[in-house]
Amino acid sequence: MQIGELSERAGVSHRTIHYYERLGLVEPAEREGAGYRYYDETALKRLEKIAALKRLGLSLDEIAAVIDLYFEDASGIRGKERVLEILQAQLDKANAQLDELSAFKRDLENNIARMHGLIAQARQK
Amino acid sequence: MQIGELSERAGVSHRTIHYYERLGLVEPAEREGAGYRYYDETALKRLEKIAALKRLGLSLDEIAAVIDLYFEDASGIRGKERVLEILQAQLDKANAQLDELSAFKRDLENNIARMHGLIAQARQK
DNA sequence: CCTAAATCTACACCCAACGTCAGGTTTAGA
DNA sequence: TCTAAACCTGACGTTGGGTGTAGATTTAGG
Repeated sequence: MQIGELSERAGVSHRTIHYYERLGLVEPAEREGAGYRYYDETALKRLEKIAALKRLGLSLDEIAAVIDLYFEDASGIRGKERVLEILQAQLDKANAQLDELSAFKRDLENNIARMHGLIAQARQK
Repeated sequence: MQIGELSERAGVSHRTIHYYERLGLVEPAEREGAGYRYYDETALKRLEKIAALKRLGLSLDEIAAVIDLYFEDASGIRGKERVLEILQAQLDKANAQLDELSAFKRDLENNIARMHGLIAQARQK
């Protein structure tokens, strides 16, 4: 698949893919002859993973540091202790985020209930 | 309290406070005479709320749209339906984020377990 | 009363994460 | 074979969220 199809399927522009390539986030499976990039399905999966990690608030640099975990053969990963540290740090962050998000959600629900009350009251008069 | 103390207590630079002021996020309680800004405790609370909302991934513009909910008297809020819409949208977003975050956490925990296994195995040999 | 520390405004600059534009090359298909 | 559509690179522009700096003013404390 060429960059056009990949970008469409992944929902990002081809310039974004170029940019990600410079950061080491995705690579074409092949660049024969004159330089057209050809991708396989794993490229799509990488882009989807990148999007997911971005939604969690990771920067592209942070993503670059961990994305291979999701695609390398685990037995081949060098520096397993280091990898473990990174994962643990991310887990801690995720837990903190979960707590904060739950509290925020409760807050929102309270505010929504309050608003409903105020609106009903306003309508009645 | 002057901007120096506020910035120290809130953990942001005074330049950031100026910047937030331009965006309508915080205001000094008073600017007498020659223009020094004087703040009260609610300014600090606003800055803390802003930081919390940022951690949830809201942009400063989005924060500007909702922060008054936390400090205005609810009965005085204009456009309650609009406010309700915003809150509901944020709640939906929060729920989606919670789902994604939980899945990410499960992923992480699996990877961590796998890493522990691989490390134990490597040590044994 | 005087001076050092704090603050003021305004403009410039920074980084991340892209988008736009220009000019040139390549490829697929009629 | 030839042309339109897709692709390439490189340079520059943009937006969000700030930071740095300069030069002037103000204020608090000895």
